[in-house]
Amino acid sequence: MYHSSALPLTLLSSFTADLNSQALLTELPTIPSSWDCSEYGYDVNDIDLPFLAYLTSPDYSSGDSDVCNLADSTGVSETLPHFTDLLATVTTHRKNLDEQVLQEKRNPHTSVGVCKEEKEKVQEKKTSPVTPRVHNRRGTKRNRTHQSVHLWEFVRDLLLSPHKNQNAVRWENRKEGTFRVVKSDMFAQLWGEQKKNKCMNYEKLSRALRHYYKSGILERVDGRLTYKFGKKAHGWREDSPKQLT
DNA sequence: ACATTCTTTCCTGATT
DNA sequence: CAATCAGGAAAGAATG
Repeated sequence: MYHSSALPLTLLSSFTADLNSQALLTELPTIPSSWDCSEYGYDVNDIDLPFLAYLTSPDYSSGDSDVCNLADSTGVSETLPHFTDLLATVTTHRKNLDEQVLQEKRNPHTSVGVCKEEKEKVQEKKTSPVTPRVHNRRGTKRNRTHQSVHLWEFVRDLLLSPHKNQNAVRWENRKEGTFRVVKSDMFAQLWGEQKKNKCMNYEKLSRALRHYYKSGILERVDGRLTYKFGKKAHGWREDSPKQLT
């Protein structure tokens, strides 16, 4: 298992400034096949993939300060100005692997014939105590690990996952990051389900969204029921992995 | 235990 | 008139 303090940077050093998430993701599907040798199935002989393997392993959590700090200290952040976007991209992709590929690789029979809800419950029980997360250093915003999904991330994932969306929200202008709430009641209901809060409604939800204006995660736009992702929001752009899945 | 951040709840008033 | 927007205020939840 790779800890951040021992992260090899061979792959990072081969990154180029024009590497985008799409290109990165074309490499990712090759990773799970080598996840058989160590605790998380990571093949230590595959020297070109340790960094990605770490990012896609259960140890990595979005916004991991150690990874970011390492990227800063080694100059990778300068080489890749969109480094944090790449992290977000890989993290989202990793979630899919966690849910599907990884589970099936370890226990090929457990996911057969189990309904989705049951599967998620079993998954939660199995993974949470067994897969320790890297604990971040205290002090900075960046260090927060997201065990619970933030509202804006939930909205972003809805937009990127039509099968979950139920037509509650849709892109208004994908390139600009503007989106429109189509069914406000459904939108609030979905968020309420996420937070296990039956009392959620669009009025409360929209208040929470308006709080994001100040932090730059969302920006105000004209028009009712219309919002726009701000500079602090990431992972919603065209090369997001959700578009590929 | 405490500080910080994020979210919820409630509210008043304005706008569509 | 109903739905929505804009924020203030305060409390609760999550997290380090």
